[in-house]
Amino acid sequence: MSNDNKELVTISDISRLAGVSKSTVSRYLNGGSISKKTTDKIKKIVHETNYSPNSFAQSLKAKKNNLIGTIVPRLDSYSIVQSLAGMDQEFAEKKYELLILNTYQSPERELEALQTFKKQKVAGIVFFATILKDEHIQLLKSLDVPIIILGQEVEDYHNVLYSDYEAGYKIGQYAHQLGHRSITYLGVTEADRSVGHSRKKGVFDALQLFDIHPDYYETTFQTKDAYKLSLKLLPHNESTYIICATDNIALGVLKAARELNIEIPQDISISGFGGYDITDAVTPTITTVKYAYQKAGHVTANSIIRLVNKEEVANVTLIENHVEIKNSTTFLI
Amino acid sequence: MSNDNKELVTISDISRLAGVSKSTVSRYLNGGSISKKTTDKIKKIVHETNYSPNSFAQSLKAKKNNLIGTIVPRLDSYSIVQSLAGMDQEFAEKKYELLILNTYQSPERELEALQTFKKQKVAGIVFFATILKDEHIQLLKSLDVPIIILGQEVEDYHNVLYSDYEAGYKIGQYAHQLGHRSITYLGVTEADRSVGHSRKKGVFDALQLFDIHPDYYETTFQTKDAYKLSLKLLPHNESTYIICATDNIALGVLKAARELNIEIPQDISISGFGGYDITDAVTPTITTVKYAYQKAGHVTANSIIRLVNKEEVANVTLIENHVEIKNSTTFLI
DNA sequence: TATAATAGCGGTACCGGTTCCAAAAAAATC
DNA sequence: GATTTTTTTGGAACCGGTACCGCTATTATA
Repeated sequence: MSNDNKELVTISDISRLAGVSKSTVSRYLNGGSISKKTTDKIKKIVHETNYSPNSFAQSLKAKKNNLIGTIVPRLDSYSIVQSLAGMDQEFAEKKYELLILNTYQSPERELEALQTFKKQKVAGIVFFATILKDEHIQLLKSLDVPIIILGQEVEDYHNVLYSDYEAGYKIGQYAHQLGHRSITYLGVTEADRSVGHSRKKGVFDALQLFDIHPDYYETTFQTKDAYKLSLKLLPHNESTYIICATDNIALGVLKAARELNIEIPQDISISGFGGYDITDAVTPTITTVKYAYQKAGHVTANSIIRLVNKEEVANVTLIENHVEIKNSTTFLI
Repeated sequence: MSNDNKELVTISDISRLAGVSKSTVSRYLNGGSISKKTTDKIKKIVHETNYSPNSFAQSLKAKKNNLIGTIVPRLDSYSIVQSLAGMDQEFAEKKYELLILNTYQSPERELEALQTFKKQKVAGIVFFATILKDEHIQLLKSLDVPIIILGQEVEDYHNVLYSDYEAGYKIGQYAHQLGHRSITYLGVTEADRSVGHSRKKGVFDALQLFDIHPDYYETTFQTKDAYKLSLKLLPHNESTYIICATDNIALGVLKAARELNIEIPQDISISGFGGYDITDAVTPTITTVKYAYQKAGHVTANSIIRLVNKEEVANVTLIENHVEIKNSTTFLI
């Protein structure tokens, strides 16, 4: 396997080989006054030995490091992956590393992850929150690390939030503009404050102004579950517009509709939230509220870096969104 | 922000507070002969101070750590995310941390990532390879870290491979069984040995036995590109079966077909590779060769852990796959 | 040329743990 | 009660870096 020269080379090795002291080598590495002659000597040796400093020793001494811990509930989510990608870009530029811990939506694992990062002494933590309990808040308080919570508002912490209420409000208005008055809302558990609660409230509030009160049904984040529910619901459905709380739910409805020979959007209009790529890949393309996930990632990354460097950061940053009208919605004729 | 007691507590603090020596505390922490009395004393203090050891100091001393570096070309890929999830599960159990570096498919960034991991002195590296150049191999050789390369065969290294050739062969046979003789293969660049080269070769070899020689067109991994290409191709297409090199490509073909009023599978059968969730969410559901991505993750994680512990690991591990017949393919009538 | 200023370098302490070894204390044996 | 054995404890070195401080060598200034 071609790994022979296993012995790791240290700064002492370099100094011995170059015939100078450790501190001189360190100065060479980190910048400081050094004569041309010794510079050349050391440079040669460093190159030959393929030396690279031990980051643990560095971190130990510096009492800080360039690790950012990220806690995500799942990795198979478009929004999360997009946000991660956005963060990753910033971190790559600013020379931070991203440590990702997946909790599989288990609150216990989230607590573990926080503990792990505490031990790891990461410079900062980004928390993709879903459902936050008191236990979480307690643990968060005991950490002495900068934290940004993404996607869920928690008092006393720095938050990056999607404007879910506004998103719901916009799509509610849009549905009304199209002339729909008989509307169904397909949502998820209200325990999820952002997706479950705020989006729904936005929709209902917008429609209430016109005295429209949507039917409400609850499903999960899984396309499959929305599909099954729709197979039951659609045959005796009276609504002309189904507002789905996520694009994946809309996808499930679309599939059920096709199998039931219900034409979208001629018979029913549907829309989602998120702006996932898949909304463009299906027929008809799905109207959605597009969130700037990547941008959220950028903002989050920059904020956590600022916090790490003890700079000021706004307590709440809102990420905008906008309705993307596609082919799954149409005027009520 | 409720962070007051910033001062990190060290093992020396504990020892002072408990009135014992550092080494006694360390022994308490790591298991060793300690009297009941001192155990109780130390336990109390550790609890009160909420002490947790500095992992950099530990790693520095132990000359090893529990970080596994992973280099991925992108994060918005079903297969990669699934494999990551599989790895993650194993690592969580075995107390390793996953450090993910996204290279955005840039070979340069891959080299950087390897350097970074070298500095970080990770215990092991998992490399999601796409296109490996000599430069990569050179750098790989200079690293003194266990490495597993996933998805691409590289001599002298440990590989976890998808049986792409076999997958192609199977779908070739399947298409022939259905009675198709006029077949198109929609592939990607052959520079990608696995997806571009092996899958195609499997298909062509299987069909050659029956003297069938598919048409070949090349597209990218993007659904959009496959869609555009299909819009041009399909109107004067003579094939009865289009074999797509990935599920996303199949998705693009399906969309184009719908818009051109070509019925799938009545007019043309199509199939993909991968077994992505989305193949079930569209209508018709798409026949595909399902890869055990999660399992690949498990296997990879276990192998790298074994390597880290200097245990034996097979040089090449193959991950199986199977044809999942759904509604996008049918007998030639 | 004498003196001051500065550049270049080495010695050493320190970061926060682990581990070896020897000393001290407790328990067991005679 | 003295001696041996075993258990418990503390001291010190070490991991691989960084940084302060002071000494020497060089250059600039008077």
